Amino acid sequence: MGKGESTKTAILDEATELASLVGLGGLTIGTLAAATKLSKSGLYAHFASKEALQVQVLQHARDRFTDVVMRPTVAAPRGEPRVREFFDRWISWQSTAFGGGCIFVDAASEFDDQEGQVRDELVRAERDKLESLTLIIGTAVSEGHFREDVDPEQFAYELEGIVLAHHHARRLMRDGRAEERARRAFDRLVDGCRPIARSA
Amino acid sequence: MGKGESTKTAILDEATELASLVGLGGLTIGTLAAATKLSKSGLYAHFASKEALQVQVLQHARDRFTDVVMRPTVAAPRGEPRVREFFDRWISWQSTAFGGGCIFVDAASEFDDQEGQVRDELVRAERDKLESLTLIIGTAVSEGHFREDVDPEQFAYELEGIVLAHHHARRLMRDGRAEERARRAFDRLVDGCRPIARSA
DNA sequence: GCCATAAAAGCACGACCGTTCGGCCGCCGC
DNA sequence: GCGGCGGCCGAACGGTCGTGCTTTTATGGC
Repeated sequence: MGKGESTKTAILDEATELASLVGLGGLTIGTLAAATKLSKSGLYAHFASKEALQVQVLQHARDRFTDVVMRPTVAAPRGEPRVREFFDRWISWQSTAFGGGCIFVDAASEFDDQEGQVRDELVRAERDKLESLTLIIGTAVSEGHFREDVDPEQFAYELEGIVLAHHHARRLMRDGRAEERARRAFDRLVDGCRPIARSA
Repeated sequence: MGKGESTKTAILDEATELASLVGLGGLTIGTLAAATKLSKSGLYAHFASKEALQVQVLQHARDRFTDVVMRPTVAAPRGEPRVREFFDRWISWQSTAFGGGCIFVDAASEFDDQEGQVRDELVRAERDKLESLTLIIGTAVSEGHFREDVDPEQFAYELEGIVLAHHHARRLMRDGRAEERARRAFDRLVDGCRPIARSA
């Protein structure tokens, strides 16, 4: 890895951290340069524009998400355990991956009405995650861990809701029981999907 | 209502709309002045600082929330119907109250790490809403519509999750079935709370 | 150890930021 | 009908924004 490449990685690391505190839009070249001990122009030389920087920050975070959430998840046993693994890692990702809030959650509400490459990248990442999640849940159905009438997309929707509620309670309200509540909600969600030899 | 007061209301209306598009932090005096056809200084004269403006925008939106969600809700019959009314109005508030996203959701992730009056006001509003919601759910328990072992705070947490998932799916992903999914999730949540003469 | 090249710095730009201040205009009570 | 005053404006402040240049400094292959 050349010098330029390594500084760029360092920049993106710092940018991710900063963006989690002030938002992807609140991120400025000046403060980022100060944080990385570079001059504004020295830093800027690594990117074509601010928008390009923002997009690359998202991609950088996405790579990390793949490493610490997705990859270990698919290593877990198929079916419900894998769903559980995903949930566990997702929750802990939100708590530990950033100094501030999860940049995907933050950026989602910041850019949901602002057309552009940032929004596009955000949608791409979300669609990707949703697709993987749906697949994992579908497997839990085909393995017989979940009932046949469980709709994976609906399950994914509700799971995302729990994770968002967790983020909200934890970051804004500083609710110490946020994680415990999330786990309870998850258990309730899963329980409702188990085949209890009840109906057809 | 004096002249100054009416212009101030007009400013706050426009500011709410604008903030729902670009975020409360993305709101600038210049663009807001242009939108209201006032000069920067003429507009600024109504507020002590930008932070004060942001806080008052939140309070303004909170008043509207009280009018179109809270007040009609408490007019509904006690118990489950009232819970349902709250949910319905909350969902439709998110869809119709703003041109962009719900400013409370947007601002929550934008300011969750930025100490100050804006964050304080945000927490105050959320705590208020959560308290009312918990009360409403508690009533559904004491009315016998929900089981005795239903935890109102946990219910409120999960309900908030559904609403957040709805906002996310609708605004970022532009999922046309977002509302339908939210309703299904809500029904599942309520169903799980009904007394089915099952256990102790 | 030299030299081509990559990386970072220095400097400057136009635009816009939040904020202040002095002054103009039209509405009110007298 | 005149004086005072609230409401709004124009101009300007020091700063910071994103973005270009041109120059200096560091790096790595020979």
